[in-house]
Amino acid sequence: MAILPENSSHLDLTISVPGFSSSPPSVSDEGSGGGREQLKLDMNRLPSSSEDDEELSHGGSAPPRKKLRLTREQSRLLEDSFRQNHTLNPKQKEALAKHLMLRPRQIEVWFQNRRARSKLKQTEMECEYLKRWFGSLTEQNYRLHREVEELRAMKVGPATVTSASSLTMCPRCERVTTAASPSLAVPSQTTLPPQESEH
DNA sequence: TCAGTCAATCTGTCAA
DNA sequence: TTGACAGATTGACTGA
Repeated sequence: MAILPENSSHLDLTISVPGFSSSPPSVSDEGSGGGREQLKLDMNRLPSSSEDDEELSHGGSAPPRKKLRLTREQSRLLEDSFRQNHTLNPKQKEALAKHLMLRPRQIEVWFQNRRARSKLKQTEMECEYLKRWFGSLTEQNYRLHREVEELRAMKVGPATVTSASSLTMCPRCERVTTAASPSLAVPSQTTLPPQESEH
């Protein structure tokens, strides 16, 4: 019984949900970002010279970590380029960094987190989807059990239906039928959620 | 061996 | 004060 889609061995269901995946609503950008005025910290400046290995120049002890806040424009451009490609080659990274006045490492980290977080979101949505699917299958199972009970009851009554064991399920539409009365077919509208349904 | 990626986690910032 | 979000770090893994 193919409950899961064929390529579900690693849950890569690729559910196409409007507004997600390629252009997620990016909670921060428009959402909470609306009103959150991005202040340009010094971290946003392109590091002067011997940068990447962090600010080792602050004397002995580690300096307090100042957090970079991307400007709206920076976020927008990063989102745009993420939409085009979820990974960057070194040249693209370098170019983007230069364009946005950020370090390549920061671009790299942004993409890394972006990938991770969209994957997380997708997983959450798949989870919801499977929960709903489970619910509808449970419901369908219940209905089929009741149908079997009814047919068994009919068996002890008038001798029209020969046996409940003569019930068959149509392999294509997965409806329960009897040889005697195909009209007993079970409506199976809840077999699959709309996206995956082939009926 | 090295560079790139990922998962897990830490941590600073902000809004409620 | 707290929870959510997002930038950053770390260590493991993998392919060239």
